[in-house]
Amino acid sequence: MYSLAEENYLKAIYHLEQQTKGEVSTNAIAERMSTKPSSVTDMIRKLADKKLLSYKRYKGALLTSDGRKTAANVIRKHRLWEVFLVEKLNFHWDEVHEIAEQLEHIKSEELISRLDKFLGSPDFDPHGDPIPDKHGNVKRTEKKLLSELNKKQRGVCVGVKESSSDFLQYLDKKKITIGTKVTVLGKEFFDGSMVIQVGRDQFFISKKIAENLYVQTN
Amino acid sequence: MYSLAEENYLKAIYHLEQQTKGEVSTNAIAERMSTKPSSVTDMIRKLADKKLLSYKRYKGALLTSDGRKTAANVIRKHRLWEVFLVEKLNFHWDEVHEIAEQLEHIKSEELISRLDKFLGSPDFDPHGDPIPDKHGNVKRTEKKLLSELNKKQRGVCVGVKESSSDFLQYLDKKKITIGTKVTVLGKEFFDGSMVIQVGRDQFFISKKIAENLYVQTN
DNA sequence: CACAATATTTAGGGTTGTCTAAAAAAACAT
DNA sequence: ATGTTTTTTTAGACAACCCTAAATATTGTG
Repeated sequence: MYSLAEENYLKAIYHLEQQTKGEVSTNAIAERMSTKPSSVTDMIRKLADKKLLSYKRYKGALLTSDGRKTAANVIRKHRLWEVFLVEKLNFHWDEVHEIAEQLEHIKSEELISRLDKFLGSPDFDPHGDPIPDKHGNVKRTEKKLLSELNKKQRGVCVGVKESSSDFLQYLDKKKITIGTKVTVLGKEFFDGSMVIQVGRDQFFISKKIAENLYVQTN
Repeated sequence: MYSLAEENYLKAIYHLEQQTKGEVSTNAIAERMSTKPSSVTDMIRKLADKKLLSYKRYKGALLTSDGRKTAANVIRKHRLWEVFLVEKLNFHWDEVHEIAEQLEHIKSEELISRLDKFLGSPDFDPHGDPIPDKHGNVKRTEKKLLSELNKKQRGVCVGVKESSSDFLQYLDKKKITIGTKVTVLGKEFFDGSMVIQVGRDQFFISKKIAENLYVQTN
């Protein structure tokens, strides 16, 4: 059982590893966590003692498979709670992060297993990011912007890029939500506008809309 | 915003005040919290500084109305989460306490307001205890054991006293859950057994059953 | 390669919340 | 009412986690 601080460090390092592909620097961690490098040194040393990451002085940190699994589990919890907040409690996609930051630290395997089932075992959170499975494995299929699709391609809406109130209300009106299937019927190269099919409806969308909607294309 | 430890102390003192009707002793708090009296002295001093309780050396603690309200709010959150765990995630009534102890500290007014609505603004938790409203007021109508009711009396099931797996399964089978209306059709004084009506069904229950089911009789 | 700039670690300290052991106050009993 | 028992507080210390300032290692540049 790891402390709140430990879990947050693991999560931060996990995310940083995906960007930097290699050791994560003390400074990078400090910046991401809004803390000081000296605090980071203390903590990564502690996490190294616990075999959650490997660390050599001045060389940065690299998660062990234990550490990676633990981090992925915290992220799994975070994203499942985000789905809960949006789908069940009708929060907007951009209001849930802070609350999920707290909920992700609740300790109970059983709780998460039941929550997952209750939510229908979703694969993506409301921002379109994949939810790791209980073993810490992530479906690493890239999410794309709807604007990257071409005529006749099909995608499942997995999240939004921007999440202004206006945009979310627009999506509501058009009945586009997570899991909605979208087909591109036409694409105008001049202005990037599209005609898409959503359920039985067909309608026109501007480039701006298409550039702010993430889809998954298997 | 209060710390986890502070909230737990307030909660414990709130509960103890209801039993002792008056100042709560250092030792009583220590025992309830499985901690040492010296730690309690430290903390109640701190809470007194924050005007959450009044404290005079060697005289014990008494919550201020601020402190009482804060405590009631933590208890509100605890009980709402318990309802969620039982009603939505299908936990048994006796499995939820520990998880709710964690969830009760999540900070977000909006979350609780939405959770409350999602659950249908319940008045009681799965153990039959009343859920304080958002102002910290508690419906102080006593819950009774079903066995205390007499012929023709009616009650709403609000919780269980014992919560063994066998008993919960029995209740399941008889379709008795929180909110179920129960009418006493007959009561045998010799052995305390009863005939009750639940929905359209009428059936016999033993004294043992009747003594483990809490009801609310407005 | 040497020196400046940058990154990282070390040293020493602060806060929160806990503990043990000892001192002080209150309650109890004869 | 006086001595004993119990309760409560004080004193001093510790662990987790964070900080600042100073020292040290690494990197980049001419």
